[in-house]
Amino acid sequence: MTDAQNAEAETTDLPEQMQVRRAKRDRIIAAGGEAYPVHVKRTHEIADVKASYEHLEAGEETQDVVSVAGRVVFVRNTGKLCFATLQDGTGERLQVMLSLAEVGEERLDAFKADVDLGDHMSATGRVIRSRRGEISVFATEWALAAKALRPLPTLHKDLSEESRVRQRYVDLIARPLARDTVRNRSRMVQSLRESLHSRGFIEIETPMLQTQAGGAAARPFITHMNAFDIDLYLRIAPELFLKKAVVGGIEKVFEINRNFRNEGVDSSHSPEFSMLEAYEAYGDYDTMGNLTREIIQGAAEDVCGSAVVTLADGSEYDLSGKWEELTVYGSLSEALGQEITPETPVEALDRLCDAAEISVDPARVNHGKLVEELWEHYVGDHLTQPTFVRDYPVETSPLTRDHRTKDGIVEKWDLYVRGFELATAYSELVDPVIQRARFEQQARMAAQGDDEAMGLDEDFLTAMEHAMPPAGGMGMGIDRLLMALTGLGIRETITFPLVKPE
RNA sequence: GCGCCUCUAGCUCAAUUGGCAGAGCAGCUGACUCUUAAUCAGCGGGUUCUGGGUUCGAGUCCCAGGGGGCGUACCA
Repeated sequence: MTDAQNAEAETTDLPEQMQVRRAKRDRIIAAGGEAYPVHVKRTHEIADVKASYEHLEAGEETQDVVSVAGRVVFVRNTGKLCFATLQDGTGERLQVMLSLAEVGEERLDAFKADVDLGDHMSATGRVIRSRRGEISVFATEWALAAKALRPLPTLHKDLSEESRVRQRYVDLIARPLARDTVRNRSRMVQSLRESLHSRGFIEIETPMLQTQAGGAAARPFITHMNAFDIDLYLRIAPELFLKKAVVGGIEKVFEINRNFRNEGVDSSHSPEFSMLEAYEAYGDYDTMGNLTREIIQGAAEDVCGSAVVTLADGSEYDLSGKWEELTVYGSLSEALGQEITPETPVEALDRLCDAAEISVDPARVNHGKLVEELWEHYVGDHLTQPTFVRDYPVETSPLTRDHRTKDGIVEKWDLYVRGFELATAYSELVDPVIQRARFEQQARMAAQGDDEAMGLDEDFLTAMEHAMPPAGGMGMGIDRLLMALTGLGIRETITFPLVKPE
């Protein structure tokens, strides 16, 4: 078969509407026209035209000629006068009017024959406001900019959840909130970067492919490198490399980039997610707390115009001012009506877990794990206002410095916003001898079956042995910050989330 | 991973007890020089997710598999 015959055989299986559009494309090209020209006239953005001519009265006409371009989202054909609504990438829409008198019979007939909903087109003509009050370009000429071979979905109904993520480009065409989310995310990330740069932080990029996945407790994705014939891990956190940068004298450093964790997927977890990590030499977890609050409030101002944000369900959430602070042991003791301290034996904690019907993986039972489970059950699950939760047990925080005055706990806080963990920070552990001991403790936990225990990283320890200055470090989920600012689920905040192949 | 719900035209959804597979938008043909999801007349369009089974007869009931959603567990 020839290529043309192959193409013919393929197209006969297509839905009617796609066959019709392919035929139009072929006909346009066969007649010497262009279905996908390299260039069409565009002198003005749609939003500019609408803003500049807002003052026109209904029926008022100007002699100002503009060329606009966009996707055709509505067509109304009333015979010798046709109306098309063009939409550009911002979602702004502008009406184009094509009359027999202005464009001529040949071009008007061509418009009716060739242009479908979903096509891109350009129109040139005078700016007027129609008798019915719509700012319009009264076309003297028009050109197809790109022929759509598939129909647009019904724009007046919501797309199904599945189509939204599988074909996000259609979602972006059809749904204003989808467009806003992409723009809000960009604005938010820009705000974070500007806030950090203005405070003297510099942004670096550390390896995504690592010989050992470290810096967090999570199962990694594994891949293979052919050149060295070794397995590599997609990073679960940039922490260890950023600390090496601090050792090297990059005193205020941050990275905004992707992490990969081979774990569950739900409305607040994605296998790849974006993370901000920032480290400040001569800082501690208190300085990081102030920094974190300031950059979050700055992002809220820049994205939402206020530190009191309005969520997708219409409710308001207040991120302004100072935030609540509580300690893990203090708040848990209060909730239980019983003093819990780092000295509370595992057996007692175990009984409390049983009483609360909390089941803990037996491979991971230790004081710290049980305290955290109890804390989440009795305190964490009930937090709604922005809250810094401070001073965690040492077992679950192997990279964190011991508390300066309290035994058995470390200088770490987690920031809870709307009940989920948004950020975490440490006074960083910088003593290489203690760090080695912590890694060895993790190794013992791994040997007992804890598959999330951290591995011992000699390369990192070597760096620490060159002396890392005292430092504060912070990590924050970028997707989660957008969730906090908008009330959306994580798959709505990620433009192209991973979807199972069909 | 487990539990519940769901999958029908390009899109969004109907279909009574198991009895001819439908609507709106979109598409095609025609009419219409101020329409706003234009209107009017007419016409097309289906592997009912896939594979088995029960039945005279399956979109509907049963079994297996796949996609999606929600809840739950681990994790940020």
